[in-house]
Amino acid sequence: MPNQPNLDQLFHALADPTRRAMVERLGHGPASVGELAQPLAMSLPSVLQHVQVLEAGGLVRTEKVGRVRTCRLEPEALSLAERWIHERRAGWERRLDRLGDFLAGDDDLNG
Amino acid sequence: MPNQPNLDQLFHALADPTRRAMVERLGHGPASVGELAQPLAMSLPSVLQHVQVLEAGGLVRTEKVGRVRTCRLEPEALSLAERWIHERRAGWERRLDRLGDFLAGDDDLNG
DNA sequence: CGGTTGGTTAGGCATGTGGCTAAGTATTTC
DNA sequence: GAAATACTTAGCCACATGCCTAACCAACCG
Repeated sequence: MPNQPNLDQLFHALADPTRRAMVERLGHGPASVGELAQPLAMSLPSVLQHVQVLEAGGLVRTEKVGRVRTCRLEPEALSLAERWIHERRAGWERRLDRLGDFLAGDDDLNG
Repeated sequence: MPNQPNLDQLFHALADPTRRAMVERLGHGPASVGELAQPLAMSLPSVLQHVQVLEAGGLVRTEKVGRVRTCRLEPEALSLAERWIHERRAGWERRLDRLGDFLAGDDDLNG
């Protein structure tokens, strides 16, 4: 267990296009920090910073072997975020359904 | 490519516990700014700021009638976020499936 | 009209974020 | 062991965030 991701850090990690691009990239397979940096027109330290934010959000797990740090996606975090959003949306829709019933004049709801 | 210009603001809006609490609150029905403020132990201007962040992220729509501003949830935004996450997670799982096939020594994949 | 209510604007402050360069560390590789 | 590689750390800077208070509208209420 590397990181118990909290929603603050998780959503914060996703709130940046560079980091979302990294997530997409890692969706196709693990990559080193340097590989992540290549398409990014950004210095290596900045890339590393982003990786660390992703790690703090639990989205990415990294492992250093030799001098190369390999990053891979941690899908549980994505799943957690998805679940949070889905639950809120589901609750909203349930409410709308009841409202719809009410507006339809469904008097049977009383009995 | 699937870089909707407002995913930044959307996820940023969700990356704060106060704002997520507001989203949950609004999931139970519309509320005025003051009503949103009540459980929050925070000054009204700060609350308003959060509301504006939610609005910028498309999560909330507000309407001012008389002197009271009513806020309500905009579920399309939640849906957008959910979709983005789901697509990435689906892609990842597809990859893992293929990897599983490969590791199972399924040579037929070549032919 | 005058006061109260509900929100808004303005401005200030501490901290966080995202970027950089320069210099350091730890592995290969020669 | 020197040089190249792949990060990593440290330090700096500009701007954004999240909070506050004080002052300012704009409805309502009487």
